[in-house]
Amino acid sequence: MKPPMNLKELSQHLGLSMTTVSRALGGYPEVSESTRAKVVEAARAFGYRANPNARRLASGKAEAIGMVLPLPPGNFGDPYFAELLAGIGERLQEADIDFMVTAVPAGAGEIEAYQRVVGSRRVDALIVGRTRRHDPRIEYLLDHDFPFIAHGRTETDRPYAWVDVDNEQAFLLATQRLIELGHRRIALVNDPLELNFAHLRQCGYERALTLADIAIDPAIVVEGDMYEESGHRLVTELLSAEQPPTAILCADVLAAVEALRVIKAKGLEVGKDISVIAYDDLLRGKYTDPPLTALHQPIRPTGVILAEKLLLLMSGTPVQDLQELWTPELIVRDSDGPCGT
Amino acid sequence: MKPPMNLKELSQHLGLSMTTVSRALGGYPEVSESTRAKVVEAARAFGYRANPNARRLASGKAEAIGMVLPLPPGNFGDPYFAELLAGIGERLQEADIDFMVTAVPAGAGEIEAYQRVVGSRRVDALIVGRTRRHDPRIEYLLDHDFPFIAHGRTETDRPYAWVDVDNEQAFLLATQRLIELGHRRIALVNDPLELNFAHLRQCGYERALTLADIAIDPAIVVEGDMYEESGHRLVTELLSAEQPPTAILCADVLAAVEALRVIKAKGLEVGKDISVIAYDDLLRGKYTDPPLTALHQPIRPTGVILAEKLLLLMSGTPVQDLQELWTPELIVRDSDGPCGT
DNA sequence: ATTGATATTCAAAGCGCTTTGACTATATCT
DNA sequence: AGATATAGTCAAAGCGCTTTGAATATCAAT
Repeated sequence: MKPPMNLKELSQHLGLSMTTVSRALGGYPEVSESTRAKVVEAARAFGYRANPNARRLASGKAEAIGMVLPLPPGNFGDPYFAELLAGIGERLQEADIDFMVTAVPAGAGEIEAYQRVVGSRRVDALIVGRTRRHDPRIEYLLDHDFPFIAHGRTETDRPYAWVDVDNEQAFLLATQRLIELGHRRIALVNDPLELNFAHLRQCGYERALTLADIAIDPAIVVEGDMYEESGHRLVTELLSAEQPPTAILCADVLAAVEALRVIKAKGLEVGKDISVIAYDDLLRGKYTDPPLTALHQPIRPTGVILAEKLLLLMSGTPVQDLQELWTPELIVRDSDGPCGT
Repeated sequence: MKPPMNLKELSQHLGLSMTTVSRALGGYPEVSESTRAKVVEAARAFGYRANPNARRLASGKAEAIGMVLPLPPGNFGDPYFAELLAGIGERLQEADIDFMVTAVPAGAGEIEAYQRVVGSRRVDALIVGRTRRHDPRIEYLLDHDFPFIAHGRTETDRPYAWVDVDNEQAFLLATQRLIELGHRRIALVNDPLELNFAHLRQCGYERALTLADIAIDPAIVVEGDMYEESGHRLVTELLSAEQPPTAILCADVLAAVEALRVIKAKGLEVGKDISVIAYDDLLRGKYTDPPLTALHQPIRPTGVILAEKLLLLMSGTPVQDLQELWTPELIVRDSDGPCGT
């Protein structure tokens, strides 16, 4: 493989200095339009592309952003990160910014990975996914003044860029819907509470109950781990209690699917005997039996927005202008209905 | 943010030349052990890390490998790439090699993305996932002598590095199992045949039938698109034919799940009236109702191996020594049984 | 014509590292 | 002892680009 043409050769071909050629290609204003046209045309003809590493060294920019993917043990299954990557990648591609992915086992090593990425100056900014209520990753980045945007909020006083879904509002609405349908014993199968969205969903749930003067029964508010097994177990327990709930709110589809199965296995009818509403990032609920009534917010477009805002951040937009709250949509299908009891 | 310490400063602190310090850190043999110890210790103490872009420019290596992710329209859903990324990232991390991900809409733009990545010298090598029978991406890389490893094989005469599962053998065995259970009308719900693994699965299926002297009926060999909808439609059609199959082999779990649903909706019993066996990369079959008998090969470890072999490739191992065929495991659960007819 | 501003272009100085080729000790051999 | 090898170290030359500061050309205003 012969080395590709470099700037020097290109400028010699053109009879111009490297400075001028570099500037012409970079879109600087101090180059005459006629010169620029010639340069651009020649670059195209020769297939010239600036060596990214030379450019990075000279300009001091990495021209790349990164994301640290925590790897849960067992099967990845959860397509959240895949979807987010897809959206982010799509947008970055257009901006010709590289996207560096670092995979680390979830837990202890995670912060270490952030230190390495930040310390080695391999990327200009980071995207932090699935924020936790108290999030050491975000604290670390804030402490070190490293540019980033978060998908989801976290509890901190310091301002930072984020894009989030209004989980509290979503679960408030879903709970109120169930209350209007006559339900009084509404269970919540939540995700790990350290995840900020899970916490907020619980807040919304509790607020709806309180507003309707329904006592919160801690016995029917349970916390799963986002795997099938825990969903199955928790729903089984809920339904075999002496006073089982008439409706179940699930923070993820995996738990919801298990709920459907457990309910059906008991010979009960979903949407009639027991209602189920789930939070569903990926529209998977469409294919369950019965189709799930669900709160929905597509992730891929969120990835695009995250990347978009991160690019703005890198070009100087203050973080205060890079905070966006979305409201998820409630998609009514067949898994909920009036309370029978 | 103050710029991190550089090589010059570090060597001045040590009273050594940059050459020596660089070599000591790089593990070169022409540095005395005592000097190396001092250098390593000082580097640790000052938290020195070589600027990767300077290193890359000087050495001419990108210290990174890449992967182009094709983005299917609609939901990503399919966690194949997520799992693969996880495995690859895990291994690269240890080798301190960056992992660059490029997301492109599937189809036309894909080759273009390869051209850009290859042409811009941003990575030293690539990983090509989900190979097609005739794969222009691989042809392109071979044509341009660009190092890569493929997950899955393709039809070409030229040698290249790959890691694959023996799909033909897998479906041969699964089909033979069904034949032994007495089935004679065995349907195959395959994935798009342009995907090499789908083609090979069909070969295995057909070989088993031929060996057992069972005629191949093209009417019950169908090709889906890896989405729920097509699986649902195809299985419905198969089962409403005048002479429906007594067993169905599914090339993916999505189709298998739909098969289960359609069979149950018809009032038939899975594993009794109709048997189902699926290929299941992610063990999702464990949670279906009934649990699926499936061919299984975990993807994440495959990612680790791919990365491992790619590292070997980059350090000079010839591609002929970087080809590995695995045999998937048949996990017997409850979705298959003796033929009732 | 002379001056001052403006528009273009360029040479040269890095960016922080790796690597080549030369140099100086020290050890080994005749 | 003198010749020869062997370690260990260093200065300096890039890698291919961006960017600073200076130079030149052009043009309107005196």
